[in-house]
Amino acid sequence: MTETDPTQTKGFDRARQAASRALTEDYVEMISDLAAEFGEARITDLAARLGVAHPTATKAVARLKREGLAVSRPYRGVFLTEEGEAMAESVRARHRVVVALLRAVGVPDEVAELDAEGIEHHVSSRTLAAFEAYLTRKTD
Amino acid sequence: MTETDPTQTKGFDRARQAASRALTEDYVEMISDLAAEFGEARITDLAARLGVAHPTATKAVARLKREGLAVSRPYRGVFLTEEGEAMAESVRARHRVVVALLRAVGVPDEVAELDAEGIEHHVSSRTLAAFEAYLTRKTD
DNA sequence: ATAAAATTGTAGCCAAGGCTACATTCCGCA
DNA sequence: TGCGGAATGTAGCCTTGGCTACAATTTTAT
Repeated sequence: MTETDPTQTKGFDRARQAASRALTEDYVEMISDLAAEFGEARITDLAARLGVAHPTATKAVARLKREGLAVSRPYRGVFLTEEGEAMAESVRARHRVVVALLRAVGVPDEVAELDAEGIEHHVSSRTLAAFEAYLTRKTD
Repeated sequence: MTETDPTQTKGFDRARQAASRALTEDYVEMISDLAAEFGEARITDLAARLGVAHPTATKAVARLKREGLAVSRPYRGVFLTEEGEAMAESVRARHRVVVALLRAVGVPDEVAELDAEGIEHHVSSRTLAAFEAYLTRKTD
């Protein structure tokens, strides 16, 4: 029998949706990083950094363009829109907080950096706020 | 240009692999929970709890059987193998630690429970150990 | 200036996870 | 006992993210 308990399923649904958003966030963040480093994000560099073949990166960028997060012209670099830049900024900020929190509770630096990459996409705004508050307290 | 920096890509690869493992872990954990509650895990219950249609659960269970984590006979419940039970136990233990840590740093209970569902799959053994150590210190 | 190399685009395939629709089996109850 | 509803299985489709192979463009270097 077992009634469909919405409270129970909620968490799993969230986790699945987050998996999709994670890809977008990774690309947006990486495009922003590359733009900062080289002035523009090239498909090849994106693919290399994300560890995928270049057509995979091309497809992903097409999606970002569709969603209004990036723009690009054939055979040229990729650039973020204002909206994309904003997302990149918040993603980067969240990443920093997650890494800082992991370190604060005793996770070794290299491990913190690696695990944060996966964890950050599942940190809700409320949890993020709690992390920031904790770090502030600790710093005082 | 940009050389393929393995250190950079590592984190992303890990994140992607984790996404795949997460599904397995969710199913294994849920089968274990249902077994504890009802003595066996029914496909319908699994599907309902995980928020998917029943054929999706059927497919997933087929995969678990292929991987030696579960066994079942047609039109009967699903049961974990020893290996599956062991995975369920470690997954559950990790879940508890993650929730406890989130609470310990000030994340509200309901939020901690929800976010843990997504976060736990990205917590490496070293980070888990750090969490446990932190919780132990806090408790003293 | 132009050929070679690098980069990007495109086509088409695969696997995974999800779904609906329909077939089959099981089980409780009249 | 046997029938109807619930549970499970199966078929087939969709989407997504990944890949290889090959075509087109741009860059670089002679």
